Amino acid sequence: MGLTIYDIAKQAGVSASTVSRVINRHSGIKKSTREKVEKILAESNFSVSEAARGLVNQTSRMIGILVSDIRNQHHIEGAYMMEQHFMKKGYCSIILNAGDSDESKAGYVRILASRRVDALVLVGSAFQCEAVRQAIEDYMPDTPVVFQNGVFSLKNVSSAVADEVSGTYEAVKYLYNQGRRQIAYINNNDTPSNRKKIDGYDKAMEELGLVRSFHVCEDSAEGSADATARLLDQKPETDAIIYSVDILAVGASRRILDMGKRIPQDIAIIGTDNSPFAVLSNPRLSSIDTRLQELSTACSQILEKAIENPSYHEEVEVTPVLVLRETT
Amino acid sequence: MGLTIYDIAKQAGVSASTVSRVINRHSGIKKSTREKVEKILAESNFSVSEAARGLVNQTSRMIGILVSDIRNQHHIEGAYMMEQHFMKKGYCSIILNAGDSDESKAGYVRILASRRVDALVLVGSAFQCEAVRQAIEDYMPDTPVVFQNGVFSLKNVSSAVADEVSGTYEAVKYLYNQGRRQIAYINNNDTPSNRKKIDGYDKAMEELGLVRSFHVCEDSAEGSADATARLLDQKPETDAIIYSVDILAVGASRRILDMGKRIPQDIAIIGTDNSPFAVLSNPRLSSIDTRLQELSTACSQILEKAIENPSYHEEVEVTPVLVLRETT
DNA sequence: CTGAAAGCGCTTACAG
DNA sequence: CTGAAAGCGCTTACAG
Repeated sequence: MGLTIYDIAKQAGVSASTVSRVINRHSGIKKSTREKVEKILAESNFSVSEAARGLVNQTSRMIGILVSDIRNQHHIEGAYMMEQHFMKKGYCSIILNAGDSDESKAGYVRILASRRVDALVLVGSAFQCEAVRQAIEDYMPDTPVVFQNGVFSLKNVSSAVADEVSGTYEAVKYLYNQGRRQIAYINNNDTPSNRKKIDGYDKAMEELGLVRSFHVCEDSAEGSADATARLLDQKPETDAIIYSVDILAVGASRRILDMGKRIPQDIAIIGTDNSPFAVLSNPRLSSIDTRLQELSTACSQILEKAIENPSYHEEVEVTPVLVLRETT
Repeated sequence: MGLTIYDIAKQAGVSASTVSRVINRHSGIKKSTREKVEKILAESNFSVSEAARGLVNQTSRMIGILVSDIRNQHHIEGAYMMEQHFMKKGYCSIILNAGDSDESKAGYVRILASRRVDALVLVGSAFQCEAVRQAIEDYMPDTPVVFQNGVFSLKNVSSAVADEVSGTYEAVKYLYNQGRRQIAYINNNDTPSNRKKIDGYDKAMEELGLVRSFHVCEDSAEGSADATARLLDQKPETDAIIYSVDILAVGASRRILDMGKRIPQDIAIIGTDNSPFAVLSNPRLSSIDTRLQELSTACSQILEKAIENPSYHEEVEVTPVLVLRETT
């Protein structure tokens, strides 16, 4: 439209200050003038410029949410909860796909700094790299940030992380107690979060005196199926496989069935994240639930406190839980 | 930080105008002063306020993307492509979850109007309601908007829609040619897009002289499984079912198998959207591909032209394609 | 209860 | 090649 409060003021025969006051619901305005202004505001479909408002108030009422891949169900659920939570408080969320390279991720921090977001959320351990840390230190040293599933030693960044070491550790132990002895692990990407999962696997295997069987696959259901087929060719004695992500387990379990093996009789399968895929998969997938919901809720709460009180800092850790279905 | 170009100017011993010019890479600045300013800019980690800049330039360089449910894989893929495309052009995307009610959706249009987004994208036919149309007319009469899978008769809104009538119509015909005669349709939500799918079903059934078998289910894999079980109890002769969304088909096919029926021998299954679930499902799901990718690409291109030229208008229609897998 | 003025952080004619 | 000034659309002390 291009209407400003001056246009409204002129029409109403008052000053811009008065218009501003009725828009912001200040008290102490004569009822008659308030109503007159409100009427004109409504009739002309006036909408305040948040940019101008933000400039004087020194707040954008926007929060930035950085996600490494927005199409990842697990990440987008996190972003979703944040968005919903902060929209209720009057914040708009700028959700950005930060890409793969460290430089790209750091670049997005700068972009959000330019937008003067009131707070920043990092979703996913992929952000745990020096470039991002540095970008925050340089460009957002005083902006509250909360890191979902990662940690930075900066006073303005809080975190909520899943104890993935324990998640995988317990999964291995469970399989062991079920009598499995040839327990393999298949990993897709090399991220800090995945490294923690592997640590849990290694720790449990060592404690139990079992031989490690660790493998890497391409990041797709197909890639995982291929890697699994290779593994079962080489080590047909394998009687259990844990996957770093559910979707890998889903792709693989179909291939295992096609190879003529039974699940879970011949081979048990466990995924990670307890995503929608786990329930929809056939057979239904047992999975390590990293408790995303709790993680996201914790992030929202931390952020809210941090926006109020800039020196607020908190580190939360949630313990994953093994959800048993038909593949174990 | 709180650094402004005046701080930089003072340090560099130049005026703010000059600092602004080097930031914006204007030509005609003495090399030595440009370098001096650039050095200070870098050393002090200066970042321009996009809000202030936008205020004078009358452009926010933000685009608004409204999605009814961001967790919906189908919708988020669309939002993702937009975001990626426009980020390359220097736009930030405000992706918002617009909720279910018409009022809520219209409210989000107002929110984005206040943010003065340079363009708006509506993802999903759920936005096709009078409240949203009115909000656009009132609050964004001159902002380019593109409606993915919906149409408004407003001169500033373009659209890219899937011809869902034809998609379902062809699916029914295909089943008929395979010898199926008891073809049912199960629908979740009542959206304009779903109504078009049903129209296609009705049209084909009528043309083929078959009896309509239309059913509604709750919007979940479980709900669909329940509805399917009821249907098969009542009409055990059913030999094919089309679902309005893939995930419904996935939930249902597991239940059908559990009931002791064979897929596709006893009963053929077709989903809609050709989502990741279709490929990961076991058995792999045949699905009506609504060609989201093409739709999103079209939206991006339309929007780009519309941002350049405010009077640009375009309506694109893409024809769905049936992807055959193991359930037919 | 209301208005005039200054200022938020920029950009861009206009001079020189 | 560079600077002073005005202005983008608001809000908020400060007066009255």
